[in-house]
Amino acid sequence: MSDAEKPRQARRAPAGAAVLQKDVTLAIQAAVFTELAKHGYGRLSIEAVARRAGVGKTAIYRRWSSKLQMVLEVVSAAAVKVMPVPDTGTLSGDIRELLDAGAQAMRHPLASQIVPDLLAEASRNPDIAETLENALRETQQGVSAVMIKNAVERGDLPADTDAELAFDMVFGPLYWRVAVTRSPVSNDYLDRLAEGATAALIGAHGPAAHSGG
Amino acid sequence: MSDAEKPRQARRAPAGAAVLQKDVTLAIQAAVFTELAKHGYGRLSIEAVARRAGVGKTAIYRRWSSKLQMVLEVVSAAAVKVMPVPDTGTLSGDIRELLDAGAQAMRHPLASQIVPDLLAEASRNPDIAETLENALRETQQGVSAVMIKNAVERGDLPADTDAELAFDMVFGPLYWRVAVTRSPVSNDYLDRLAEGATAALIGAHGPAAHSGG
DNA sequence: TCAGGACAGAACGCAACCGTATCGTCCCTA
DNA sequence: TAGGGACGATACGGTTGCGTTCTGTCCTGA
Repeated sequence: MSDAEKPRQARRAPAGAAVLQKDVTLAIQAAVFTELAKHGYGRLSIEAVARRAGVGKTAIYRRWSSKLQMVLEVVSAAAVKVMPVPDTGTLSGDIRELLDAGAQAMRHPLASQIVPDLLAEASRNPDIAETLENALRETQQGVSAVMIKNAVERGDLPADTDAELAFDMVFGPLYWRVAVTRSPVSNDYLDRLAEGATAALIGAHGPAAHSGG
Repeated sequence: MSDAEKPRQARRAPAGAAVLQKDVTLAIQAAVFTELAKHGYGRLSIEAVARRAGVGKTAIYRRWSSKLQMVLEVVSAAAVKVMPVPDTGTLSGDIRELLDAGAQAMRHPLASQIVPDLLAEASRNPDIAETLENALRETQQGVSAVMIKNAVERGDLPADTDAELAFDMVFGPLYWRVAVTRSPVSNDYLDRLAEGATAALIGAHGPAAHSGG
């Protein structure tokens, strides 16, 4: 006997209303994250999301017109968790706090699976690329700029310090370790990384440097 | 008129033999790369590879039993391009050369799309993870270990320098820039990055007093 | 109160792929 | 030189997902 032959009325439980229901939206959002982590954007299917969320496909199409739009909106909404600007009084302290916050974010299994996946997808999809770019800019790039500015005002760094390079040298190794080598990120490692990054920022303006180019 | 309506016999051109033909294999390998770059591993289909390579699906199934095995083998074969150990006589020179080689590799559009995609997939697929891990170890990790050893022997670095951290601090920012922020990687940027990484390695061991005195 | 509309569920036709099988051709090795 | 087998092509049934449409239920705002 197939599913289609079962009595129909018996299986229906809840119902709807004349307004989009928040709990349905929440269930869909959660399902999107889980499915993204489990299968990636490429293999994400509306049907699987609906199945996991326990909703009908219509509930999804009523909210978003496509898989892309759905993912972009759900991801954007989640990305607005603003990162606080560290202010420990020293450059190395600030960097250490920034690294800690970054490591904590990347330790989330959802994030550590979904973010690399979407980044890979971004190379084929300009909309995804733009969304991620904005998320990155809004959350972290400004933070490190402020951090550099504070350090400059304290006299810890020269005024022409390259904030962009600083940003790369703080988050690059961390992301590399989490996403590429998949090695564990211990507090001790973060200590050493912070130390190295601090030295890099200070030392990059050594003897031959200062081209400013 | 669609292709499917053309007379069937007229389109057959080549034929086969009693041995796997190298040019067919090469065509398939190239198609795998192109399809991987275009659609990612998740959306890679055997049929599309066969179509692009201009071969029948049988030619593929005769060589590999599954999409996973096919991709792993093709990618592994391509990853054996060994990176020469830089030996410029100075640590910063070696780092600069390593960065240059890395940047050149990542500038290839195929690589810069396929590698992040497979890395994302690796978080769901242990076989892919292992393959990439091996490729990374064989090509670059040993290189940077030798580089550090040379620097230690020259007296440029203390004997207890953390090679792992060094590795992360050299390639991390580069990969971050290419794969995450998608910013251009100029020679000038590589110069500054090499400078910073060098300072990080030297300065990570003790108070960052260097450069000036 | 009451009607509009969101709801879950089911089914639709269509398309893409899966992995396998079969065909006739023709190359390559023994 | 003989024949085994790789070759491209095609077809197969099965699966999955697409986006749409319909149904009957029942919530909710006006």
